[in-house]
Amino acid sequence: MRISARADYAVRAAAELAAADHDVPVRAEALATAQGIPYRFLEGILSDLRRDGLVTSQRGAGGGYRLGQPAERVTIADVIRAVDGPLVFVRGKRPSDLEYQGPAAPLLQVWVALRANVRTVLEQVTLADLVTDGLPTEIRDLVRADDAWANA
Amino acid sequence: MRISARADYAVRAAAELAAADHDVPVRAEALATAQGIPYRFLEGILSDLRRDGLVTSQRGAGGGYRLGQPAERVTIADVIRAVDGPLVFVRGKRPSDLEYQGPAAPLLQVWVALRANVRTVLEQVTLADLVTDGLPTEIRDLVRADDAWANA
DNA sequence: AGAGTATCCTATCAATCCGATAGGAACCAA
DNA sequence: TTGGTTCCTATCGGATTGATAGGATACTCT
Repeated sequence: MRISARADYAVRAAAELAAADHDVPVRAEALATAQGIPYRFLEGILSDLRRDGLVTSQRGAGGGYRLGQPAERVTIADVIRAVDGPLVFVRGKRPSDLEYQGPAAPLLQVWVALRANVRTVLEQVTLADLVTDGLPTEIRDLVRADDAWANA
Repeated sequence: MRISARADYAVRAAAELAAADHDVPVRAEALATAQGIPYRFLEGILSDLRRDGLVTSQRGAGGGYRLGQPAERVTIADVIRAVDGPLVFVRGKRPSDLEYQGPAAPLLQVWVALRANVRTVLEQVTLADLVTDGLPTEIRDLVRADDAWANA
């Protein structure tokens, strides 16, 4: 269960765009230096985000990138799906495409439940939540529970 | 967020062992054919499980593998960690080792919340739950919620 | 028109991981 | 001693990952 560098970079770049003034485009290099992301690598990521309409771009002098939708309506799941495809997949397949035999049969439901729980986090947090540091209370509760777990 | 083939195979083999009579060892090849797993590949996986004490092995004629602990006490998270390491990591690092700048700062909490929610699923389901098809009600609720989502 | 700027496209690259395979050594039971 | 089975090490092709490079395309401003 790993979050790829692409996904991590994409969310951070999107957060940077959400925090910027929407009237002026931000250059890819400005995003790269602000978040410590390799410039050329980020270009490919922004291309993915543009394909899904999450950002818009403008070429030429004074050009750059802007958020394509209101920050309140873009979730982290949207960003990750744009660069990495489906949120959760098992052995390269979607859970619904799997078949299990014998005592492993109920495992399919476990993967489905896992995906559901992943979605409750990633589809609930928006870019606006990030830039205003206003995460939903459900998320904050999960973080607190985890801290308690780590110190036990 | 992908579940590797190693993890999937490991859980299925462990489930097969949990379903078997604990008195007689099961050969790796029997596990492989029962679950459709490449035999040689499975051997390496079983070696990982043995290192963590999840299975015990016996060489020679009449040998094979047995569960190293009661099926009620082995969670899916235990199995996955044995073959893949930490459950959730971002860009190859644990969330606690990450540092985010500017508007991306709250992202760290999102990853922590995500990990917490992953744990609630994978640390709750045991091998015994799988073989008896007796998943916890919390898991069943998540599956139902996901079905509703898929049909919407 | 032209100069400058920035995205955009394609190609490449090394490293790593992944899934899978092979040979043979170690070990065990009968 | 014989046959069965785990166990160790090494290798392999292919895909993915993270990153880099060159140059084509498009836009703005002078």
